[in-house]
Amino acid sequence: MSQDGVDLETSLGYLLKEASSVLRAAMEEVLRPLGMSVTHYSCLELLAQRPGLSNSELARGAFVTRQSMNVLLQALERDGYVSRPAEAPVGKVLPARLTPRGRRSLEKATAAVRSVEVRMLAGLSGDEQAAAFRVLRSMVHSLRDGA
Amino acid sequence: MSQDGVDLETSLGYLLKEASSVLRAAMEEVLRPLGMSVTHYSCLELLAQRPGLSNSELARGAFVTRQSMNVLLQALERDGYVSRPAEAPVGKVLPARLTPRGRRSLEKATAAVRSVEVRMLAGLSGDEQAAAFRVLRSMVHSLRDGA
DNA sequence: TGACTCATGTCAGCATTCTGACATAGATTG
DNA sequence: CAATCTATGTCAGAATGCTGACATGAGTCA
Repeated sequence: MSQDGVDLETSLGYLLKEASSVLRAAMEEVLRPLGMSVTHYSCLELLAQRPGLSNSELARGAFVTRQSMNVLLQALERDGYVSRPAEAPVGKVLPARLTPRGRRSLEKATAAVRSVEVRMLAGLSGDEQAAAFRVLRSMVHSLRDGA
Repeated sequence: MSQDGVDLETSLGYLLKEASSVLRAAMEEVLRPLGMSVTHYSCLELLAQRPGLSNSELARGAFVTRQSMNVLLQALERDGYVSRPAEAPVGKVLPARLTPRGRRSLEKATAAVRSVEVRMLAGLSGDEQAAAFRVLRSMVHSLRDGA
């Protein structure tokens, strides 16, 4: 079972993918009744915490391309969850903001997502969470600028 | 910045998504020159470690639907990386196996992916990795059967 | 045995995301 | 000042994955 090669069962990368997959599924499950996808929710949450973010910044924050985020933003704008000025105040960057409707929609979603996080962290001590936090941050850092 | 709600900067769920995203990008980068996607590689690696896996089992192991894996498997079979019997030995389950060509193709990919894992784990002690492993496994477990 | 449930392989259609490309605005650099 | 580089918003086409659906084989149970 564990020959020379990397064994999937003990690979941190594989487990990382599994955890991310299970988390995504759990979030989709609680967001679906609200008619919201994970990327959809991420966009609203980002705008709530940092109003005025541009399309490209939102894309980076939600880990999708700016083209994908643009499609989503146009839909959110059309449905009245988000507003953007008709012309860019400076350069080409269009700062986006939540409308009251967007804020209301986000409230329910946040409660749903929070319940998932609580369930996910059940049975874990603060020390364990902090340790995992450090390790994940180290991984991200090493993979990003390490060539 | 950190009001009542969950702050993305300190959310373990968000960091998990980020780490997974960065890992996936790093893997895609080293696999692209080999003409291989991450799911493609996952399928081959699973078959190397557990020959005879069925389409549905491979799908679960690679975290995609069995429909998606079926499309991939048919392409791999057509191109001679994988072989499946024409008829099911028992039931409808078709056990898949790597061909010599598939094994050769996997060797290069494994080396590339291993280099990514090494880079990802650089600067982390064995204790830290073990701690992260435990936490991730706990998360997966809590999210899976917790309703 | 017969009805029921569950898992599998597979086809078709749809949704989401990505890659490629273009024009443009700001920053940088010689 | 002019050229170059970088980042942005956006459009179009392609790839990838998903949901829905169907028939079929195996196990369960009364």
